[in-house]
Amino acid sequence: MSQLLSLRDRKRTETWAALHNAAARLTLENGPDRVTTEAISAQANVSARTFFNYFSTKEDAILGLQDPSIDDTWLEAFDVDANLLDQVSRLLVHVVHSTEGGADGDSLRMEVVQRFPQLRQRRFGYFLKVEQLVRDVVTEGITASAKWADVAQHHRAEDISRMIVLIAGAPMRYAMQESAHAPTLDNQFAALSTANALLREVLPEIQ
Amino acid sequence: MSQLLSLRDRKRTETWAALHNAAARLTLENGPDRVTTEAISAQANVSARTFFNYFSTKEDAILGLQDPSIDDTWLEAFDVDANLLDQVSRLLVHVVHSTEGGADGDSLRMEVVQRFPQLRQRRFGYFLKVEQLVRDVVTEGITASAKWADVAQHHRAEDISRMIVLIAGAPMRYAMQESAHAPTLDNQFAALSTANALLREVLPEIQ
DNA sequence: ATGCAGCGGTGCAATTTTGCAGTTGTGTAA
DNA sequence: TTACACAACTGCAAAATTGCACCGCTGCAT
Repeated sequence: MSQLLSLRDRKRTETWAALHNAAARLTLENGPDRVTTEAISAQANVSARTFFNYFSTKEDAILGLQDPSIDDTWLEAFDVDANLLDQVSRLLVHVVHSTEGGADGDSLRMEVVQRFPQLRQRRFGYFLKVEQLVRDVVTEGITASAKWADVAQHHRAEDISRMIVLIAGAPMRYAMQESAHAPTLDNQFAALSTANALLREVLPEIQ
Repeated sequence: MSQLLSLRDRKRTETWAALHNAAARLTLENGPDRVTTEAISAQANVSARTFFNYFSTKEDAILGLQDPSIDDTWLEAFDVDANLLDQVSRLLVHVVHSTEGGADGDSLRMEVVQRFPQLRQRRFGYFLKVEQLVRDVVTEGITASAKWADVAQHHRAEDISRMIVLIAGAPMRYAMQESAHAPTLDNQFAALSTANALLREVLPEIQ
């Protein structure tokens, strides 16, 4: 009942959260430039070296960004041959959610992003990684799909999936730009929802 | 100023204390036989295996017994050629203090020993280890000493030091027996002091 | 009596944490 | 400009923690 995670995994999660919390809290108090990785590590009660076992940059720690990944469940459910726009949309949302947004209720990320715009760039960099990840999935699917064989004769699978992810990802980019001005969770969802609707309306009109 | 111990050493001390506290607390609540090493580990938030990295038996954990050891400082100050009785006495007290008694103020050992006499045996076993340790030091000193060369011609150095440690350790054994009935720290010190005086009075009379 | 489950305890390999030395880039004082 | 401190970050080896399989013993139900 309470044994979903091994002790090892539980502690790893705790340490991650401790570092992210310390980083965000200290940043809110002093600003990102006046916080050292050493101070963050001390707050989280781990060594300075361990800090970099969890985050590759200080900003990642402040924002609580993990390397994006896709659950096997989602990978298996993914099917290039049907509803690609929907599927890629959901996949993007899922990845962002499970890695960046995962345990967001208790995160100070929103406030940090709001108050220190310099960090926003990092968030978009993170989104690039998400897109890359999803692109790889789509590329692989297309390469193996009979349905896409025709198109794949005139364009490389990489380029096809790049375009698809760009289109499917448009609502998220739209939402991220939007929410930069009022970055609460609700705002993000609202913006995303709006952007999705907008995309569906626009698409038929431009072809 | 606050950096006497490395992070590693600080954490090791904390884990040791967490395990000992958990063991003593659970024992006081349920009795030593109704406490499992697993429960203790869970309380201390470490794995069951780690428990045995710190204590070789459950009883050691309950009593907070470390493997006795001698600081280098004391080793260097030790000199077989002068005041052996005094020196061995102090050495014994020091070892017991720095390992068993070390951080005793916050320990529940006394109460545990008081309420569960079954554990007392373990304490004496621990004292045997202390004696062994001190014996080794004395043996080494005697072997290298010119002053002891004469006696060492008729007896093995091991036997000589055994006898010396037995004599010098008498007051501590005396005190441990005494304090079994009213085992508070003050009592232990008082009993030890009395026993020391007694020894000094008896010695001249019997030779 | 005969299994059989529970607990103490050990060996070992995989994972994590730590300390330390070093590289790079950046600001700042002489 | 040069020099120097300081902070981000990496590589690596030693130490600590964990998970797991396993042994031996003991009590207890069948």
